[in-house]
Amino acid sequence: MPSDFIRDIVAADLAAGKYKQIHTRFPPEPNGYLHIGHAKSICLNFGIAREFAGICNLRMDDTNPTKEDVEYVDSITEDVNWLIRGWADDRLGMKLKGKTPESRQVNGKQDSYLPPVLDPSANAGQASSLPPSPNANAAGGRQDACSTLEPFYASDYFGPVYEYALQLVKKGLAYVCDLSPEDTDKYRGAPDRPGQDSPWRNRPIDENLDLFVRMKNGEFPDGARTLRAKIDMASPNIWMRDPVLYRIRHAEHHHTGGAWCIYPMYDFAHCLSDYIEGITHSICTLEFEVHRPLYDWILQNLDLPRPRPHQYEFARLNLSFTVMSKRKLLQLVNEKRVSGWDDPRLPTISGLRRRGVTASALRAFAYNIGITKYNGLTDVAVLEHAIREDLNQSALRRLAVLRPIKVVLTNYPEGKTEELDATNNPEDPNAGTRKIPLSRTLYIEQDDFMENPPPKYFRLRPGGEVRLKYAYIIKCEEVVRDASGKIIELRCVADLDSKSGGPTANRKVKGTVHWVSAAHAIDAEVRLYDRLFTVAEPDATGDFKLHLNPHSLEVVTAKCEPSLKDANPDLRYQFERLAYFALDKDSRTLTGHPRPIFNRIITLKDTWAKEAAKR
RNA sequence: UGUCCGGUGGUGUAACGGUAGCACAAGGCCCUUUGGAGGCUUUUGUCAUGGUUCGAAUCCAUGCCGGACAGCCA
Repeated sequence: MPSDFIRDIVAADLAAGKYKQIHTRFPPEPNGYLHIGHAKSICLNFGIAREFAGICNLRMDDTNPTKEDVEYVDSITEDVNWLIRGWADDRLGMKLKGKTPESRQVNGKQDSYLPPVLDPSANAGQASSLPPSPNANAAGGRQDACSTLEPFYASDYFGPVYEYALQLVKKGLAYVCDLSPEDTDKYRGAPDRPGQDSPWRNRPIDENLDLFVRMKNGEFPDGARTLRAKIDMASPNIWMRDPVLYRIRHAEHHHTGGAWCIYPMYDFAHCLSDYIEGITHSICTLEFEVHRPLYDWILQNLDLPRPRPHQYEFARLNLSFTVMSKRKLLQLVNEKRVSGWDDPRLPTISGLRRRGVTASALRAFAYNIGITKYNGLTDVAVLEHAIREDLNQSALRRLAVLRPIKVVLTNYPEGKTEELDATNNPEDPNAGTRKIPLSRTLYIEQDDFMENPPPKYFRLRPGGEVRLKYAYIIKCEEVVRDASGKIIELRCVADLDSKSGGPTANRKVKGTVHWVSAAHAIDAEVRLYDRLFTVAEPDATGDFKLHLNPHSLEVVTAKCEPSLKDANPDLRYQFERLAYFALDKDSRTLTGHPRPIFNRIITLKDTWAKEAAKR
């Protein structure tokens, strides 16, 4: 079980009896696709819900209609579900489709509350030791729940949030300001210089009320007025200098349509959304640290009958050799530097998924990097290690040759084929074995033969011996070239007694090489992905696109063992001695595509490459 | 020259006043029908200076360094 300062706080709060149940939330804005930095946050928020028998709501933080889109809502929902499936999906708080907060009276105070609904079909088959949520059955039957559940939307709270704004106005804690955006800027001052009061700051309450209602009714154009909190223009904290609470935007909203023309700002909507959903621990990234006093101010100054949520901040993920900002990712997508948001080279969750990275690998990565308040740079090698570790356990081993060179076994009978046993996964005895065909003509990897090898090279060379994995030891006797001098064929003699179980099976040969029978091989398109950038910090200086890796994608036609024609899109494969692969979605969607398409997820560790690089 | 938050090997993290540990990376060795996996092993660290204490990475002070904040974005 992970441990970090936030979980310490949660545990202490629980021990002190501060809350009956922990309630977190994951609140992305639907203005882009989720990336691995979000995965860290998802694992934190859902991990806490899971470990402390709580709930984590999925919420669209959609208060800015001009930047958001349902495409993003859908991708976010899919990515979150994929990442937590079978792990914390039974802790996922959703709501009934179309449901908005209920208004009620609590201790004589007006309250708005929208409790979560858990999907009763989640984590099916796994006996859960967690206590059932009080709301677990609110949706009724299992089928019902699945079809009628949806994420929370901050925009579903526009009604109550507007009411809360009215409450502040009536208390003299908010006012309508007529300053232009430029003047608002000027009046704000600077970090080391106090701001000035707006000339509209002391507008009478009745006038504020009247104006705010008319703002809502659409009487004023965009930017004409704002609703501002009345706090302190001289505060050393910029966010306390009468922050804007509402702005006018005559824009269609992806979720509320044309219902509103004023929209609450993040700071006003977020704390209230947390409150309305009954969130106990509102976890966000470090840049919101300076907003916390405002978060607390708003909640404190409203008459709220239920316990208030509290905000805690942790350091966002920075990963070497990639970019993480939505703006930059969007730029790569829009400028077609990559094929789309789910390009396998991108650090987006959908990209990683398409590449073949598993959800469990991502979770392991999130666990390994921990949670702190220190803003560092995580080496992408840590991610790569988590992926390899996960795949080593589960991937099916197969033989495939990416860059073939022909080998003829001169002493092997023409037309003969034999079936050899090959291990499906040495890490998992239950994975069993399969048959692979061997015949006189084979392919091996070009890299596995060198005419004049350097020291410590122990693959095939003229006159040298090498083991064909699962098969015979062969000796290279002749190198055949075409007219241009290019090597086109290796003629080898096989030790026909050296097969597993044979008399000379235990002869020590330094190298073992993968191969595929030429007559039986199937072709596959193989997409070899590499890091998208050539430098550790592409956005450190200047234009990050200058550091794009021109070799981040190479496509080859590989020769594969025949069993791979039935490759399963849900499984991962290790092409032995090379890398891990997964079937690309194009294999299914490109109708009539003549052959499977494999994405390289991650190479195997290559000690020889490292050795060779030293020269 | 403002406020807030940080600073532990190359990187990321743990140690909650009591032996500075783990992972990744790097190097070496063993093993190997994957130069994979696995096993063993080495190098490298508490920002600085004072103070409190029997004892400080931890508490206090000062300094130094780094990050965040001046959208009607989130």
